[in-house]
Amino acid sequence: MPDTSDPFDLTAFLPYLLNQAAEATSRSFQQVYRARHGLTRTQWRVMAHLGRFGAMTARDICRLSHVEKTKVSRAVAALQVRGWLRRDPAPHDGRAEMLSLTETGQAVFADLGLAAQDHDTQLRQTLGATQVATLETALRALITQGYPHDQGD
Amino acid sequence: MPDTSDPFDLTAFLPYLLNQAAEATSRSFQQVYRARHGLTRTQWRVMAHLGRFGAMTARDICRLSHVEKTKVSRAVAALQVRGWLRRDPAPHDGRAEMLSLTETGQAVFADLGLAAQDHDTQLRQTLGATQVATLETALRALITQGYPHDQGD
DNA sequence: TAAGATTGAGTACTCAATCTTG
DNA sequence: CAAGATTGAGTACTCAATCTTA
Repeated sequence: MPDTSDPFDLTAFLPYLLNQAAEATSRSFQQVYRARHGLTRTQWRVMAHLGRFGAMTARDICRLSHVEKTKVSRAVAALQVRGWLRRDPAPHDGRAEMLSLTETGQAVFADLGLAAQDHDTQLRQTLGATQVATLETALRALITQGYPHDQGD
Repeated sequence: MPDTSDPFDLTAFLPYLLNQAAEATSRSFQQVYRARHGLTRTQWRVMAHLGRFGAMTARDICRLSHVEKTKVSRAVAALQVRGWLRRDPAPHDGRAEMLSLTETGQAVFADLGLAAQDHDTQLRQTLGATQVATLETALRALITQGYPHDQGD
């Protein structure tokens, strides 16, 4: 009869493995947006959402990205100061503002997008198409499972 | 001919998906080690390594966990103050110290280990055995690929 | 009162510099 | 000088409280 009180093995813990893989794959690209453009991860994510989906409010970014609202607020403020992001009054709601990338911001996003695309292509080649497909399915299942509510954090 | 200058889609970026999945699966367990035992993530990881593998030096923990050395140093100091970790001189090397969990620390680790095991079991049930197996293979491949050097960070 | 958003205080992280021993 | 480990300063994050508008 097996010993059911074996010590817990962190290295087989799914959240730990996921975190290690996330860190490992993020590291090299982080250098790009940090060293080349002086962006934090949250700032890069805000730009990526606005660059991909167009103008939206801070709240929309929070819902889409699961990034906490104070992080988004400070990232937006920093990006505006640098002239990479513009705020316009939101129609029908005086509380919110429509956020969008300026032309300069769009150029930065385009540059980072190319680098990210290269990095992603490399990762997918490492795994192969079949493994990538199953990996994506599993990740999206975990993400959906993990965020049953409106607002993360 | 397809437009090759489509805006980059963050939501299909592998590092982003991995990070979202890691966050989603970590969130509920984080409540356990934070709310129930007042631990940070690094402190929990240090305890998990010592609890699973026994006494080792701070450097060993760094290599195994890919956690940066100053984070380990401060986590070790905090755990020692709480009486959950003991330092003993390392044989053959006056610079290093052998770290290990005290009896109290082992009890905390046992409690957290059970909770972590439960959480992991739930996640694996959500995905199913087949998907878990392919997921683990892919994650380990990415982790190995991403840490070709001795020391992360 | 609730929702969108921001601010302030405390915590944790990051990077370079430092200390001690090999 | 290398390596194990710690410290200090600056940055980013976290949580509660606040401000404004719906």
